[in-house]
Amino acid sequence: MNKKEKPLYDARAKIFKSLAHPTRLWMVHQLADSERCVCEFVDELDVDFSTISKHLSVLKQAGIVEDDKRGKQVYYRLKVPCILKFMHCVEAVIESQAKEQARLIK
Amino acid sequence: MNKKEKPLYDARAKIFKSLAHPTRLWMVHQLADSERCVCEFVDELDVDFSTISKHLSVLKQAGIVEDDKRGKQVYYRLKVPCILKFMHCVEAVIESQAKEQARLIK
DNA sequence: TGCATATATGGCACAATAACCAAATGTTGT
DNA sequence: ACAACATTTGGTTATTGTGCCATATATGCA
Repeated sequence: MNKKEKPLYDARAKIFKSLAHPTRLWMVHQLADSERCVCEFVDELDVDFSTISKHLSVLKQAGIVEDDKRGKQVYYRLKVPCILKFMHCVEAVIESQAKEQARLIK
Repeated sequence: MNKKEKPLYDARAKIFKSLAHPTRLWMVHQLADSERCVCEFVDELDVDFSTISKHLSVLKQAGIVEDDKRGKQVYYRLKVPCILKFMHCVEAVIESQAKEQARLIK
């Protein structure tokens, strides 16, 4: 990796990092259908609301979601829906792994 | 997120985690063309070979790459090429971010 | 067998992340 | 202006990730 490439791979890694947490992935999944306010996540997740806010902030910083405030509430939505397509690939990886595990046990 | 969903999102997150490092992303990129032996990565990256070996191990554990030993050398290759398609989406995110930055500066 | 090469693994120091609590900010309704 | 609510931010601690060094393991060759 040369010096020119480094910032590019750093930027890419930042995006993967932002998705590298089960709670954030779940949030992205929820946002696939429609926008959600923070309060909905607070209801549906069993973690402190400050934690939820920080997770959303990570996704926002990475450019995955965008937000806007309407009244007292802040709504988040997916900014880049192509993320969702990748989930199929992720499933493929998981299945391929599962099969391999099964094969090793036999 | 209910209890049934949790393991699924953990598994997905593991895959994103494995890709959430510039060096590992670069490796995946190199493997897009063809398999590589560890020694090639050692030549091209400016980190200790033990570090490289560990990065590859993370990718292997996640099911992204597979390896086989031929003589003294261990060759790694992409197990799930669909990973590469996602990179386009990642680029889109980065570009959208860049544009936004530009807009904010104006 | 002994030696050089290629890779993996264990251990330690340091950096980054995550979760909670507490406090700050912004908004609506009284 | 004040109280109630929604969200963000700062601080602290626990956990995890990273990188280096030293060491172990495996292979090929003299």
